[in-house]
Amino acid sequence: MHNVSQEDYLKRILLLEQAEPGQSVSMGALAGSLSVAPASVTGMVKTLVRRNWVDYEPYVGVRLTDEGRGQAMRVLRRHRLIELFLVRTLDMDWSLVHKEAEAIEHVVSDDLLERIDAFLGYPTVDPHGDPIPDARLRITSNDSECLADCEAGRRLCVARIIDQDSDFLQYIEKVGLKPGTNLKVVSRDDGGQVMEVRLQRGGSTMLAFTAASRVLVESRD
Amino acid sequence: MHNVSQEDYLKRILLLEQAEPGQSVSMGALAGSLSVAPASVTGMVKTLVRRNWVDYEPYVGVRLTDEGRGQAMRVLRRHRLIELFLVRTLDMDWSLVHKEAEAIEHVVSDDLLERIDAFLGYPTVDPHGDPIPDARLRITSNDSECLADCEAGRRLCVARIIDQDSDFLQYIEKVGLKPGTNLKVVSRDDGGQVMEVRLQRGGSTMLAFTAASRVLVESRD
DNA sequence: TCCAGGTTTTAGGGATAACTAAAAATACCA
DNA sequence: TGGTATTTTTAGTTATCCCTAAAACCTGGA
Ligand SMILES: [Mn+2]
Ligand SMILES: [Mn+2]
Ligand SMILES: [Mn+2]
Ligand SMILES: [Mn+2]
Repeated sequence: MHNVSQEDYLKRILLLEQAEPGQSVSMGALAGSLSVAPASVTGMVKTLVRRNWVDYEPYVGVRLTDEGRGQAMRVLRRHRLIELFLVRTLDMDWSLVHKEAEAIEHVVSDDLLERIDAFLGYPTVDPHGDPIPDARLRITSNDSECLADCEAGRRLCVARIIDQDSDFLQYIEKVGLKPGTNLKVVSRDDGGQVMEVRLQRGGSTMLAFTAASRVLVESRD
Repeated sequence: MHNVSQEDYLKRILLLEQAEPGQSVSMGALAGSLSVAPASVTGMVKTLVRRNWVDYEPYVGVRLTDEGRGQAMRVLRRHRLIELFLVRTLDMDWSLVHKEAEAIEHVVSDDLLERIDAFLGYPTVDPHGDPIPDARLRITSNDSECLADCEAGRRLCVARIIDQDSDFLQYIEKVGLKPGTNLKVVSRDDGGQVMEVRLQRGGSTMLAFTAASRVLVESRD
């Protein structure tokens, strides 16, 4: 298979750019995020520059070009549609589909992808609440905020989990915080870095800020 | 992606062995079948020997070892289950799924594959009538024969199309000879190398022996 | 302003898998 | 049996993508 690494780099750069909007992505961040040596990143980035997919300033970092962003969005769309397809048709666990999609995303044809999109009814979010770019690569933005930043008393709905780690996703499921769940912030202990949330459907949990910071919510008031 | 070429070679060797049982597979046949230069085959075969997946006699050819046959059967199982899955769930055209499966077969996990198998109800044949090895890599053999060899008057059922070429499959569909079709051989012209077949559901066609030789049938008497 | 520590690049190398061209082996035919 | 034609192997190259080690660069603190 040829383009696999290049597509993974583009997608990763896109996600890192989205995490720190306006900043260029450092080689170190890219290397860490891809579990690859920094020297490997320097090499691959030169390839991406040749393809006009990134702008690169030595010792500073990379930024996607418009063309590169398009490529990256296309990979992201494939990834997320595949994740949702696997959950919907085969009832795969939402904590496992990321790894599966990471490989399949590079080999599905455009025709197959459009069929998956139609089959799923042109969905806008994947099983983790991550937005799915539509066929024109546009994302419908929602105004979600970080659960860790929410005051006590707020009534919220889980919109998205920003972490693909299988163990973390299983933990989130165990405490009942999958996207779509309604909850209320009972209290927060900024000193102890924990908050208590009560689920609408019953039960409550103590949640570390480190965990809550990876849960995005929408206001329900 | 690493193993992709190796898996394709193993699968190809298996299919060529099945086409000429008992013979070893020549390097030229492999090269032609994989659309690769003969020198490339020599190189890859050495890799497969190192992995103990084939026995190789220089200037003669290769044979799968038991371990290599297992690997090859595993790839074949993935390929055919994926083909059927794409046809069943997404209504993809049977003439296009081969190409799609050729890429996906290398990246699906064991877990995903077993889910597909269960979802499909543990099928024994793919959309082209090709047998699907079960989870223990066993194939249920059927006693089909070549349509081109059938005498006039025989009442038959199409079992399998032995050709993955998209155009040929579309031709077969156009003349109504997809697997499962009941037909009768009206006449055969061995001089002109054509035969006439009448479909049970109506219509009849003149079929060249070259085409009929790629259609396997079962007796319906 | 200088330096140490962290980051990034360069240099050199390995694995996989393809190619072409040329040499070697084998097969076939007269 | 000789000699040509076909097949296969070898030799040398290319391209991708990764690595380690060492050099170069940048930055923050003294
Ligand atoms: Mn990937
Ligand atoms: Mn996701
Ligand atoms: Mn394949
Ligand atoms: Mn098939």
